[in-house]
Amino acid sequence: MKMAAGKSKGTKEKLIEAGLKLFSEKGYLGASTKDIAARAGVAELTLFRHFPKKEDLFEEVVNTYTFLPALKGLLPEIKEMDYREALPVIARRFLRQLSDRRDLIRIMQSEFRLYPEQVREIYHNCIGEVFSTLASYFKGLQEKGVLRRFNAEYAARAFLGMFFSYFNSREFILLEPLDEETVICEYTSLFVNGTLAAKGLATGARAQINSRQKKAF
Amino acid sequence: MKMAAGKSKGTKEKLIEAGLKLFSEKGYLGASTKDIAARAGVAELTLFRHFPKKEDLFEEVVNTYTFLPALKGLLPEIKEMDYREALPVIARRFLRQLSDRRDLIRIMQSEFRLYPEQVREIYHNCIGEVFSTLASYFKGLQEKGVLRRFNAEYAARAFLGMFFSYFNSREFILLEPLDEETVICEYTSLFVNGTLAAKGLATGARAQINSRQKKAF
DNA sequence: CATCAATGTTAGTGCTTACTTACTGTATCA
DNA sequence: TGATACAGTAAGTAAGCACTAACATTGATG
Repeated sequence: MKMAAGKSKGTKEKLIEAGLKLFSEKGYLGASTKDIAARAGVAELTLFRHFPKKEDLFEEVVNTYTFLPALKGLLPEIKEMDYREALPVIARRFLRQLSDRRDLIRIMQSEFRLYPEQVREIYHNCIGEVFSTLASYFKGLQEKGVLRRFNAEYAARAFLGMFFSYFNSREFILLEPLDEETVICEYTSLFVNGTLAAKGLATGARAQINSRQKKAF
Repeated sequence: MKMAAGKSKGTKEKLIEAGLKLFSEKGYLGASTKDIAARAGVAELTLFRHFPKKEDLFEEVVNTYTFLPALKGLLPEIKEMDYREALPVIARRFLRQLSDRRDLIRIMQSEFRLYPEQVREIYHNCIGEVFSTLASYFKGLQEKGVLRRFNAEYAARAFLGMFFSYFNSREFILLEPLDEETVICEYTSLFVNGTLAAKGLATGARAQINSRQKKAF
């Protein structure tokens, strides 16, 4: 077994990384194979040896970086928390994941229609999983009476949508960016007030709910 | 004055419209001048007679369609309404405007970074105006005590952000689209609950909760 | 040392692109 | 009628693109 394979793997990865960067900066058509190879520090021909067609490289880029690890891993952690504390944590994690995958997201946003059905489906499933994870968190709290009744699936989309739009305006539309922590604070505050069960009488009841929540989990 | 100008104006407009369509379908690089001219039903040379460079046509496309008439005209109308009724009206109008400008928005979303500073600025101002219009509506209601205290500017962004994300997922990400009216109903309902001042006894309690909450973050 | 896989170099193919040149056709209007 | 303003046709340029062919170089492996 050749350890040259190690070297090979290195250049392949370098090509994929360079592809990610250039595709996201210039778009699929705007990124030339020559530039990609140069960015990866290899000869253009080497690119074609690994990926016979430009499209093959592109597919590999998407497949390599597309996995949005979702919020699943976060769930057990936040179930221990107070709802008011949990939402900012979720928002922060969500925004960090978006930032980490910024390049890929830009690619997907701008050229989604050009992609094969299969690629789109992968993406849809990722997004759907994020939504339903958060929705199930809401449902759990509704059953405990912490949250009032609302459509949890839609609420999850609304919540993540607010933050996605913030991310979008910051990264892609290039609006003067608002401070992230302030955004998280303000947005979640609105959302908390919009979803919390108003047990009529007040602070006492709410405090009860909160403490019950903490003890129960 | 020649009335031939009438004919000329016709072809120029046809070119701009064809440009809008093809740029948004295939992107700036993907849309060839040949195809655009063909779509407009004129010779390629005619395109270059009106727009010496492809870029000039593109700029004209953006300038022609970029005017987001915003929500301003809606303000007097909704000021007569109950807050709970007004929000869905705003949301509906906002979504309709996004849909009407779908093609332009797709262009801006996908190729924003490639544009000259001037073009971006126009866009920023449009968006900013939409935000601040809605924010000032919120502020008015806060002063009347209808709404509780929150940062109106951020709330406007959160509100429109929810709907923009819905629009985005429907038009660009091509997720199985949720029913628009249901989305409007669910999202605004969350928002109403999140922003309305609690009546009577509960008011004090909520204020307390809110201040506690702000310290916690 | 000989092998062999991976990469480099150089030159080139054929296609498409934005954009041009030169000339023709036609309706309008003074 | 003749000048003007616009559009069409046809042919072509120079550059860039994805992609290929032929051959040399490297370096680890056996």
